Amino acid sequence: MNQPITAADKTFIALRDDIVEGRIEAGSKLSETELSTKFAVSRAVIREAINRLESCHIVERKANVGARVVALSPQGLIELYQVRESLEGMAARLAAKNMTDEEIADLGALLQSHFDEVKGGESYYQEAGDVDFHYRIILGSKNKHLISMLFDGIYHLVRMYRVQLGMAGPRVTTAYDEHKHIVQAILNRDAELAEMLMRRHILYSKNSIEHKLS
Amino acid sequence: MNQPITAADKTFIALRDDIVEGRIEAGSKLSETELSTKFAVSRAVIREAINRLESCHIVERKANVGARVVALSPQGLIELYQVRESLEGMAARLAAKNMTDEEIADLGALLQSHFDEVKGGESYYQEAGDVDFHYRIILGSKNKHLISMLFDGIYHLVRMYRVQLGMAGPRVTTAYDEHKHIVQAILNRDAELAEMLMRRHILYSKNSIEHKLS
DNA sequence: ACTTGCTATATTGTCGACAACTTGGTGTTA
DNA sequence: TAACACCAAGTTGTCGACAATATAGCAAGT
Repeated sequence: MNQPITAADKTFIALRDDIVEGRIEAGSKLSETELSTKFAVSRAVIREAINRLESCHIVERKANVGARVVALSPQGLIELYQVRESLEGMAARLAAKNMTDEEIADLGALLQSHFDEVKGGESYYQEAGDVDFHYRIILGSKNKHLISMLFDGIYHLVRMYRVQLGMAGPRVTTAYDEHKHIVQAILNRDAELAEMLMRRHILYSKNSIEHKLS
Repeated sequence: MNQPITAADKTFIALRDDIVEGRIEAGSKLSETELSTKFAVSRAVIREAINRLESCHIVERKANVGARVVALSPQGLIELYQVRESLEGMAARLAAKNMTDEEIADLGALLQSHFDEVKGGESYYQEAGDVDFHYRIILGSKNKHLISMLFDGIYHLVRMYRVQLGMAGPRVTTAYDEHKHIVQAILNRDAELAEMLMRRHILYSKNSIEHKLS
């Protein structure tokens, strides 16, 4: 869904953003009638939006009872990162095999632009930049399931945790070097190493976050 | 969803089975009106069922056009097994950490019952048994996302490929030994090894299937 | 006071009808 | 003949109303 077409598309995205950004608080109940007046659409549209949120694991539904926004917990965040480690590790492995030379060159250029920012004295490492880096590698895997699971499912949840637990994006200091090594491995078409480095990268990330939480 | 409650639940499962078993052929279009008469429910119910099928990646939907059953391709099967390798590898790793001693003992007992069958002269290795083995390890990971992705999403697709490309279940000869080694690694709480063995197990599986296809 | 059963209310699930959109076909024009 | 605009039929998207189900509160009995 590149462009939202139907009312259900737009409502889904609006609702998802409201939840991820915390405007609708975690754990709260989603009333269909209430939302349908708020968004000025019929309940059918709201129901479809909620169904899609459920398949993203952003809400949980019980038959004849209703839908609740998922509750955030340290355990939940850990589980999320375990899945990321697994999936993005595989993505890096496949990217090393499947990315075109041009795509790899572009990735290198992106990294260079990050370096220019980091070099500029302050350790300014945009979350957007980090996300973009991971995006490209995941896309580079050329595996539909991998891409869909991460983009449609996991990433919004990760963002929800980031926003609501108030993390200031990923670690600044060492992440750049880790990215650099990953790109190098992909450039060398060393799938094995690329996977290992990506897994470590995400593991470090997880540890850093766990540390902040405690 | 342990028990189907609503009409949408039942229709979803019925439709999914029809597709997985090939009674509705891969690549064909799903007409909402047609299905609603066939299943004797309203279009709203059909739409919800189709939406759920879409989140399982069993059908693809385009706005204002409709839904089609996914097309099967060798490439698609490979991509599926790449994801399985990644996710189930992680599941085995986590299972080695998180399964209780009792659960591991049960798993060992299951394996023993398989051995008894194999020993009985013929190399009879039920698909159901294999699936059960993998199920337990995935459940043993205690990771909600892993469990949901595999059970609700990947496994039905794998089954769809198995049924429609006419594979007689998993390989018979070596799979038992591989299972045995995996259980041993879990028993030793060797997470690293458990993951590696599971990944290899699935990789072999993939190679075997690729071989049959060519 | 505590439990049990009922009722009232509110919410979700399902339905049929209408609106909006896609698509294939037809006729017109260069 | 090819290209284009338009129309018609059928499909999907959206809506409001009704049916089925859960939940909270109250009443009655022990």
